[in-house]
Amino acid sequence: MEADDITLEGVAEYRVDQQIGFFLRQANQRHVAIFTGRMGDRLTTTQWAALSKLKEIQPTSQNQLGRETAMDVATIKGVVDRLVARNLVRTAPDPTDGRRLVLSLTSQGEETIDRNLVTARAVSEETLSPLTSGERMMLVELLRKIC
Amino acid sequence: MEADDITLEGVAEYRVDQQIGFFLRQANQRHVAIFTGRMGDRLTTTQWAALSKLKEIQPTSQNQLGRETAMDVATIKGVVDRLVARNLVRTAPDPTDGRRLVLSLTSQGEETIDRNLVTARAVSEETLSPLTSGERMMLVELLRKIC
DNA sequence: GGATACTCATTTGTATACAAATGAACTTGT
DNA sequence: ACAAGTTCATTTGTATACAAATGAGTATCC
Repeated sequence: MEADDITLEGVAEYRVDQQIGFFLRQANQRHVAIFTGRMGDRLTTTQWAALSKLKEIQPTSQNQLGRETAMDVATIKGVVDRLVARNLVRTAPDPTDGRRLVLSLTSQGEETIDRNLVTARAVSEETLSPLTSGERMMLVELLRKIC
Repeated sequence: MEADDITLEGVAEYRVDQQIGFFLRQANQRHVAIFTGRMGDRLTTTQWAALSKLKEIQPTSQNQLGRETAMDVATIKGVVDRLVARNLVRTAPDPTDGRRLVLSLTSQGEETIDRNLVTARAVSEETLSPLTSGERMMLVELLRKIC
């Protein structure tokens, strides 16, 4: 009659659903669900990231855009291919560097961003809605540290 | 000469890489990378979640395991199929309920968990290593609130 | 006891995510 | 000038992740 429900002979029990990885995965899942539910134009979170980052730094190469949006070379290629197929992004060979594929937004891509910007902000808002203003800043700060 | 670099005529700029969704995605990516780098036996984070949750609640149905590990029915099926193929999990029809597939760990599955438990704890530790003890508790608490 | 509603597992299709390998193009050092 | 190293884009293969649809089995309720 000495052990409680947390420890057993000094060995802490392991519960997957109490590990940081589980919380990170679930929180991300909830965020993606909010995004998917609100955002129009069949845009995914990664497509949105690629589009809005491209608006910020265009023209740029495919790999560079991948780096800026934390996407693997294979991942960014798939994302860009789909955006090109939907005429939101345009590719052109780099006249200076034969390896590079220069990306830029089409006017349709620009419009898509403009049309969804308010919603994108609302998605961030809803994701953080269970938190106070102070908690939100704290969470972002802590996540930034473990990235 | 009145605007600074944060606001423009009262409209805050939008930067994807400063949104909560981007941080959640990146933090999760880093955690998965730590897990993949350390864990042996070619186990993924989701496979580990399924295995260790199964140890906790076995025997249970496939959909139930999915619910407990926050996996969609199609996702948990794929994960379980791969664990069965590797002889870490066993399936059997439920004699009581013709719809259910009852899952349990094989002895190899049990051994795999035991063998990797220390590493699993080390993965959580390393993920949180940039944070102080107080920050870790705070982060978990904030993530729990937005799940 | 039988229609209705629900649950379970499966399947299909699309979209990340990443490891690993490849060939072409560029850069560097000497 | 040229070999060695690096970067870029692509391809292949595996593994989540989820929407949507389906058929089989079970529960509910009147």
